[in-house]
Amino acid sequence: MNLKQLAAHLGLSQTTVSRALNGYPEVSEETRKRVQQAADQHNYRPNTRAKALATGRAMAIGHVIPLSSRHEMMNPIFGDFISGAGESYSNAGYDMVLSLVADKEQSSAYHEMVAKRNVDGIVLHAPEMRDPRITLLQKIGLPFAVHGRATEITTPYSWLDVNNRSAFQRATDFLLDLGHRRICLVNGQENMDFAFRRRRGYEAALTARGVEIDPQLLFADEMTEVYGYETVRRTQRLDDPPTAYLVSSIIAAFGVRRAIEESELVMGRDISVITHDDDLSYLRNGADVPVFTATRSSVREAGRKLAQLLITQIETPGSPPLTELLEAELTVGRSTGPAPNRT
Amino acid sequence: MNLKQLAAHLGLSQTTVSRALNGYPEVSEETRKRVQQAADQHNYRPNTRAKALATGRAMAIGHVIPLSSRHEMMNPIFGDFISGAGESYSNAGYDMVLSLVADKEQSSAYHEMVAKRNVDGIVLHAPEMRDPRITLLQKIGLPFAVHGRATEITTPYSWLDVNNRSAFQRATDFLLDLGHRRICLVNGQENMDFAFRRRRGYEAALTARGVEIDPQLLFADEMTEVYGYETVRRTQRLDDPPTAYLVSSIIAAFGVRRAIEESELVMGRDISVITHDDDLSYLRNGADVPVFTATRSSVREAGRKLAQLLITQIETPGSPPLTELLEAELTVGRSTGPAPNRT
DNA sequence: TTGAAAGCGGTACCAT
DNA sequence: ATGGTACCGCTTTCAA
Repeated sequence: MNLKQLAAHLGLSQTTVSRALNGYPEVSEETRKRVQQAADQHNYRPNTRAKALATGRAMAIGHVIPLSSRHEMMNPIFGDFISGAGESYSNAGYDMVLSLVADKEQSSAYHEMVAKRNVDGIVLHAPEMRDPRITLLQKIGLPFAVHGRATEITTPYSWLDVNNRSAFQRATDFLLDLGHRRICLVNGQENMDFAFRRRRGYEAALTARGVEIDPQLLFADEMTEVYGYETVRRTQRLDDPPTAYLVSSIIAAFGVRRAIEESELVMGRDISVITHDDDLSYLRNGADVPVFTATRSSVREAGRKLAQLLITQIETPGSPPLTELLEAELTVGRSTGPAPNRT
Repeated sequence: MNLKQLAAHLGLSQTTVSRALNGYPEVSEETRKRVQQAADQHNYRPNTRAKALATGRAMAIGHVIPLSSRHEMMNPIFGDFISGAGESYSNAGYDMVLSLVADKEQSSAYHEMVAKRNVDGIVLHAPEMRDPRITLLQKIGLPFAVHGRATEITTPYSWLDVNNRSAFQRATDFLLDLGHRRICLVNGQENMDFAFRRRRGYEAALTARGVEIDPQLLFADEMTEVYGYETVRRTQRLDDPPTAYLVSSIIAAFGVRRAIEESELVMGRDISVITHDDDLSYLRNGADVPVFTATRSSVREAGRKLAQLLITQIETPGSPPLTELLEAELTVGRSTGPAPNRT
């Protein structure tokens, strides 16, 4: 059932029916009621494509996910974030279109999105410190919002981020409180913005206590198990090996932990491992790793907020960019009771 | 730049330009070349919405994800599956639109999709044994493919599934080989099709060895940590408590494992835990739980295949439904070297 | 081989 | 308050 048929059925013009359905004031209440009823009855929904073509609004928002091994965006956090965003979208009547794109095709993917005009805005994930995608989108003029920030980009844009610096500062503080002085930072690649910020937090904590920063204990790489594993093997051979590891991703933390358990090198040494990830709290009680983490629900919340932020921006043209900084929750060690049932 | 402008620029009609770009045979090679060049130069991309409206094809496929606590679809596997599907889509020129929908709104969501005509087909996740969504889509006539199967629905439809029955049969066999006779099945809700099949595999293994099936050792519920935790507490109080747990989800397995470690009840008893999940292999070396699992790459592969299957079906109307059954990989225990670097 | 024109299903301006 | 109609950008039939 389309508008024309519905209008014919009612003996009205398309114009009137359209107006009635879209809440225009110049329609008599009686007519509106009649139209609404008929529409409900026939389960009428305007054809999205036609509407989009006529209005110039696609009523859809794109998420472009880099499909490379480097970012590992498709990790557990992703599901929760997306599901939060999805909530905002469906409330506001937007569709969410997902593009999984290989790294090299990133920029062409954006151009394509803009040229094909099938989204009204874009959410950008896992920004680098000077992310070319941001500059690109600014030039293109397509509304966008970033999950994270790009330190080296100074022109304003909308973003939402967790406070990675403070999170890692607190984590480091925690280890210092335990008496550790040789703390190894197993970080992600530091062109990723979050990784850079995390290192700054780590350094700030050490500096505040007058502990020297040892470059031999600083690592930055793609976060895999092997990376974590090898880093432990290597650092434990140092003359003055670390007694604690602060790991930037739970995946790498698994490698770290396994190396510690296996290694004859660390026999008898008391080593702490602490890790952070945007969300892996459901592992908190299963993996023997103290996890410093945002809870699942707060990741959802982040998705919800970021999406809302973008929608606001799309719908109020000319509005200034919006930003929001969330504090990460800190949870250390294993809980004692059963984990709360997440509903 | 749109078609009209491009045509004007070339001094040709829209018709000719359109034909040249879409590979119609009746265009002179010379013209085609000229057009193609101009198009490239101006970075022309046809407006998706206009094209969709004109052709009746949306060039998009919908994934409807139930947003309830019950299914927990948004789990780690999801990312890999989606990313595999995304690959197929982008190769075939389709967009992927994600709908996160509350349980109660499921059926209206489907109706809406069909009425709004913004997708050419749908992928259905986490089917129940007699899933009403399948019947609904069949009635509506929108092409779809199911990730999983619905045992009680006999009319043919397209699906792709892992062989849950054989997977659990093999897992149970493994435990029987270890000498266990009291094996507790910590299953998911058995209206979910996969859970039902898993139980059948478990039962088949026991029966084959003449081990009696004890209803006291059969559990089916939403897979949370608490559920796993409580199940252990409860079963360890039995006169003849289980010596092994076969757990249908790694999340529940965490609860199981923790209960075992904490409980004074099980002190000194040697208990095996084995778990299955569509994919959590990256935990394999981190969580002390032997994991029976499909690897991440095979989950991606499943996504890729299912998407391809749906595309084929959409593009060859009248074709019979396609199906595919994948065997799960079995990996038990912890690996000895560092985990292979996943690239 | 090329072009004119009629849709696709809506919206929105201009009349009445 | 209601209707006629041009238009959004593309495909496709029909004619030349």
